[in-house]
Amino acid sequence: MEETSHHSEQLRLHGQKITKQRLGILAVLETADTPLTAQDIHLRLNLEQFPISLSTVYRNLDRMLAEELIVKQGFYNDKCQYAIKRSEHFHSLICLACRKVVTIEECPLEQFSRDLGRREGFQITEHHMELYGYCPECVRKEGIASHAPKAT
Amino acid sequence: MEETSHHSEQLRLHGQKITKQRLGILAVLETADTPLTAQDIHLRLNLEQFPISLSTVYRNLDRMLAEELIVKQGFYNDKCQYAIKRSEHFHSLICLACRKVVTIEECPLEQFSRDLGRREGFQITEHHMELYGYCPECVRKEGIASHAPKAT
DNA sequence: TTAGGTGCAAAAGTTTTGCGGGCTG
DNA sequence: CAGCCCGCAAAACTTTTGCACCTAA
Repeated sequence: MEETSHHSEQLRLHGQKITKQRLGILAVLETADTPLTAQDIHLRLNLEQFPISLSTVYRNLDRMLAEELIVKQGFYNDKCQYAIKRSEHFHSLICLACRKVVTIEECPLEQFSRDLGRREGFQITEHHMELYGYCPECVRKEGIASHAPKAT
Repeated sequence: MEETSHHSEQLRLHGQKITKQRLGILAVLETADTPLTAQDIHLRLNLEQFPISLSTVYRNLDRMLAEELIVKQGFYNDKCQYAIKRSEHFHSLICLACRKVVTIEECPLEQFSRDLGRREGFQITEHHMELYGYCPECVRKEGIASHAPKAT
């Protein structure tokens, strides 16, 4: 795989040893078109004839999170999901039917945060934002009717 | 407590029996100035000489969530938190030091969602958004230095 | 060679479920 | 008094940890 050398480089830069397991985790996350839970990763690697223990997955996710090679992105059934960190700042548009994720580079919250922070006296340092809906394919396939947006 | 009659009314409207336990959960959430985990609620009720079992807390949170008396709002150590549903649509500004929450009624995402949905062909139905930072008190007390915002 | 990584098994922590008894309406 | 609800205990899961062995550098 061509990505592997890039991942090796990243691991080296962050002072982590290059192991089959770490490359495997990164490769799975790289390939996935949705964020994955620890279990998802474990399952996929084992299906690919790539035995790895679940504790190794957890340990490495923690480590990679600390080194900011990956990010926590969204939740599925109250379990957190992980994804490759692709850019400094992005948001996600997530299909509620097939869980596909589209990355949004623009962010309408920069200006909003500054104004709000000034007004409330808060020092705002970060934000989370995800948009949910149905992707074109799922709208077509599942005949999802148009309905008014709600938010949480 | 004055809120109790309001809560009783809500429970009745949603076809739930009025029990001490349910009123207790709603009262705790009403009083709290941060969203709470199931454990938080259990602990607070028991401290108030109000014995309740943890499974009852979980069962009723699920039920109240389904009936939309409460909402899931944010995560703390990867555990989900619950809060009284106060309005159709709001967002939160959360202090990273003391976990205090300020509710934001305005939303910069309405227009953004419409435009984005049109561009991506998505039917966007909802969104999540939370802002994080340090409240005036914590900035003062803990002398938190100014630093560049980051986002996730 | 050796520090750090891995697998296994056990522990810790969270959430769900079955059941007998109790309370609300 | 009937049906729903509660507490308790056990089960099902998710995540963390200790330890002996292994491997990348």
